[in-house]
Amino acid sequence: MYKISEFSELTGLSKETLRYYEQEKLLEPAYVDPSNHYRYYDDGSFFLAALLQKLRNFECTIQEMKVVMDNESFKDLESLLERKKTRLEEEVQQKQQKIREIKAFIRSGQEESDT
Amino acid sequence: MYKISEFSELTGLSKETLRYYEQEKLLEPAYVDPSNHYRYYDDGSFFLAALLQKLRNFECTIQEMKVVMDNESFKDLESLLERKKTRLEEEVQQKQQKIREIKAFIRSGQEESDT
DNA sequence: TTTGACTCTGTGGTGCACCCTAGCCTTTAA
DNA sequence: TTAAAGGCTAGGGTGCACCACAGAGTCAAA
Repeated sequence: MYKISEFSELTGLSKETLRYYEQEKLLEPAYVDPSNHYRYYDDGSFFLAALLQKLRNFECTIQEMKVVMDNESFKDLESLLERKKTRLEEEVQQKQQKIREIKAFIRSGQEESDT
Repeated sequence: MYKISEFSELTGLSKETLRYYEQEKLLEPAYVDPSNHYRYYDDGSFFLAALLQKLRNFECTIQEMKVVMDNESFKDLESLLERKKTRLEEEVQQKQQKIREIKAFIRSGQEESDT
């Protein structure tokens, strides 16, 4: 069982983020001491925290992650991953389009100074 | 000379955005009637508004655009465009990496259910 | 036992680029 | 002349995912 600071270092999630995730019912401590309200995390918490970090890196929102974490079976995980992959692919397309537009815009500015 | 609603339709920038851009000294009306404070825009404003929209589309921030608009010669424009192009290219790389990670993650989940 | 490090709760703040509302004044077309 | 449509300002609100702080309680090692 890890206290919040230790678990924070273990996972890379800040203490504030851990408390926020508890409040959002995304990741609840394995045990909360009723006498002093200290939070304690275990290896199961670590697994879940690692999953959450992966999903955040995939640009999932808190709300989206909640849906996944609410069904203990993770049955919504794969469809979320598919949606995020599609979204990322769209964003890549959009950004590549913008890059092309910037290149064209730079070229047009240079031609203008040629005249 | 266009009143704000007409200019808003012409450019696609909302009236609120136009007032906000004036406040930020990004795009000031060509003329403001001192008796009633009505804003009037002209074709020069239109050119600038089109530039601003292009830059916003390229993901420039208000602050970055201010730097460009403050030097009437647009001498900072090309370097801003180059920076934004580089930034977009980096973001494309990052998103492509995330896509690869999602694919691997999905595969790993499927293999798990094979065992 | 002391002391310093840790934890708790509750509340407010952050950044960005707007959007919205109320309450009032002005223009414009009928 | 009147009434609708449109303009103005000042100020507050939005969403997201946290971060920061005060003030109080608690733990752990010397």
